[in-house]
Amino acid sequence: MWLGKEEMGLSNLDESIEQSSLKSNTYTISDLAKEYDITPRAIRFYEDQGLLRPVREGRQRVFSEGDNVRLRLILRGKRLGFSLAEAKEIIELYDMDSGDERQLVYFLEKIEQQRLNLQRQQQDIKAILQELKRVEKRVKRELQEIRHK
Amino acid sequence: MWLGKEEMGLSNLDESIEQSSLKSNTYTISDLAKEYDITPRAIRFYEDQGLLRPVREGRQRVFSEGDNVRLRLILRGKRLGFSLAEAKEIIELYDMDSGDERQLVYFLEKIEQQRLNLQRQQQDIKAILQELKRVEKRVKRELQEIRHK
DNA sequence: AGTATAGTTGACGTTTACGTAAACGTCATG
DNA sequence: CATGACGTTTACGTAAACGTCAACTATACT
Repeated sequence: MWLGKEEMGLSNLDESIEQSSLKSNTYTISDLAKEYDITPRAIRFYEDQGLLRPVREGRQRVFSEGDNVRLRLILRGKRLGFSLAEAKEIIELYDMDSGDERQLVYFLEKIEQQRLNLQRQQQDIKAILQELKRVEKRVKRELQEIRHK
Repeated sequence: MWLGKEEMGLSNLDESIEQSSLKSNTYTISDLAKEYDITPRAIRFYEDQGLLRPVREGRQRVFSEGDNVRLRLILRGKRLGFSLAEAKEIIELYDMDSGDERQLVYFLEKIEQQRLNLQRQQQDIKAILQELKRVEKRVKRELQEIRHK
């Protein structure tokens, strides 16, 4: 069954109603595409790769709030240079289902690894920011000299 | 002319001498490859893309200390998910030659842009680290429950 | 002289992350 | 009812960043 405009009424009004309606929020593919400024194609690709698991209503994808969160994680990861496979690793931590003890310990190890990776990234950022500072000083000095004449 | 082993003498000894010999340090392609654990092919590719400018001694590449620094910048950038083109932007800031006022102002703008990008990355990292913390708590709680029984 | 060791230049292959086009289904509106 | 807006699958195309030969060259070792 379609979530057509008939059921939605005046879209603007209803959007706010939907947003505030508890948590059972659902999204169409273009909802998410617009929200994060990516193409539907990308979203379908993420599903192909097992990063999103929208429910089907007929053939159409219906995305849950969980999918929304996962997508946000994916895009954060991408901005940090993660591959989709790496983003998947984090997502799988995010929505793992509590397994046995071995599983849980394994998860803790994974988490620690991720933490270390991210901390190295923080160091890299700090290093580059310092480089930028140095360059900035140089540039400003040269500007002063030029303007002083 | 080759910097063969004849001129280098006992390599171990000479390495330390070279390292401390002021600043006119030079590197072969495999020196750098080993130092940063990448392949010569990658280094040649970076040169192709205009990120490195080794001098030629005959046909062989001779890398300067500046090239070393640039390479370090490239790899930091890569770890942060920068494309080579983006890394190049930063490198060009790093070794720009003081131009006219317009140029300098332009550089300052570039620097500010880079700073903003890096700050967004810092936010992304913070967000993911918090996610990891939450997941970690969950996992530890579940572990407690299992072990409590 | 012969072999080993580094280095060189093509040139084609590969992976990742989508873009793009074709061909089609479904509603709801004029 | 046909037209548009939005959705679908299938399949081929592409840019980036190297990997992987191949074929060659220059020095060094025995």
